[in-house]
Amino acid sequence: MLPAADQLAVLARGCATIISEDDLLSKLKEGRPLRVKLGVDPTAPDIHLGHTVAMEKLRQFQELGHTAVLLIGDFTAMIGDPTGRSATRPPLTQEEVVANAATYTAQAFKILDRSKTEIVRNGDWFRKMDFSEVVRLCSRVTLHQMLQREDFRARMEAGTEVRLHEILYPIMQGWDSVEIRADVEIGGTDQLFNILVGRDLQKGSGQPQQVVMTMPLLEGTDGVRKMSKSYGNYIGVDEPASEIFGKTMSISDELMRRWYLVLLGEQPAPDAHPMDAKKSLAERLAARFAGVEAAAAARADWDLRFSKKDLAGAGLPEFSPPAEAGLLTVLAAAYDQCFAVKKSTSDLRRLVEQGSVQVDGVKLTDPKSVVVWAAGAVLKLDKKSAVRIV
RNA sequence: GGGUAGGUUCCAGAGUGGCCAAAUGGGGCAGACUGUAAAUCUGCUGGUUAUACCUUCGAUGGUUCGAAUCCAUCCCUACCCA
Repeated sequence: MLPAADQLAVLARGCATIISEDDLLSKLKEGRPLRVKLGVDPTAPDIHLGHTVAMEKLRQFQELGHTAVLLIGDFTAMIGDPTGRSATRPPLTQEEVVANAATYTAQAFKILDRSKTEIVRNGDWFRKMDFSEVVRLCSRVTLHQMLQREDFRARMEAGTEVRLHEILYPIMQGWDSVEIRADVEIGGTDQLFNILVGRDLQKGSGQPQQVVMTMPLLEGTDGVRKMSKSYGNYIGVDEPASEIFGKTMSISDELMRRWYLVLLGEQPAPDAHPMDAKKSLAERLAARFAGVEAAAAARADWDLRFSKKDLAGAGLPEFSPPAEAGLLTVLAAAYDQCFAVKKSTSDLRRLVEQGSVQVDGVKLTDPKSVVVWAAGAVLKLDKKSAVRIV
């Protein structure tokens, strides 16, 4: 193992807060593999770029010889971390949680070293707790403590509802740390409160307290809100290289600088054109999750399609339009077959009327027309989607 | 348990009997401009066999030629009191 001070230098990089560096240093000096906890809620089937920030940190720990404990919040997922906006989200069923957990762990190993990862599920202990144990656990925490949490306080003041089980969430997350005997817990900055509860509960259980490491939250593709499935502003690690590349290209220049910092830990080259810097970021992200070759191909394809405006030369899905069918029917089939998207007739009609639909660069604006399709023609559906007629 | 104010389309939020598929803003989509950036301008934004029809304004039932709007019951939320 590297000397503790050297390890600390690596680990501290990119963190938003560490409570405390001294504690971490002395734990590292013990010379044993530390148990480093990262909790994920399998509320959605996919891991996105936002999740990877903390995971990369966890991987650093692994590379330094420590044990990653990936906590699957299969039990807490049925509550959901209270964020205010998702209070009314329908509770996940057991099956959904199991299915999500499976894809989650598979995707997590795109980043983590499987052989150095311990996977645990908090359902293993929470499902066994009887109510008296729950009461005893709750007695160790005060309501005032819980209400210090920013979003609870904000909701109280705004007069929106706070349901009791939401208050349980931080307590449960904290208890996970006791069960795991975590030395360190990593999380986004929004997890600070929850992780601190873990320290309190560990102290009350006579355990050494975990070190808190929070990572900056990654803004989603909209550049405003944090990346989240429910905001639809995310890039999944399981998406094809072309998607990762394309979505990254559509972010603002300002956000690009943030992503450089948070995802790559560096600044874009100061003399680079913003677009070139963005292409470089997009390619590196695509390479990280979809492979180097696929990333290079995605970039080449993107250059053809958008920089050179050569749709015909780009790799497009092939599509055979049904014979004698009206334009809208053809479009619906193209969306369905090539992009697995169901569009309503009204939607398609709008796209046509607004000039989005083009064949070889010529707009088709009459929804009722019946087009004679030439093989090899390029049918553009919207900004991002086009197919080749065969 | 009592009182008060509420529940409207993706979100916020107008609308208190017909001109309501429902103002306005946000978000989203499309077009122009561009670097699939930002900013800006314009249009669209429930569905359909589409100059009309169907479904939607917490739920159910009712009044009416006609209900998001009126009545009844129920469900839910916030605030105040206990």
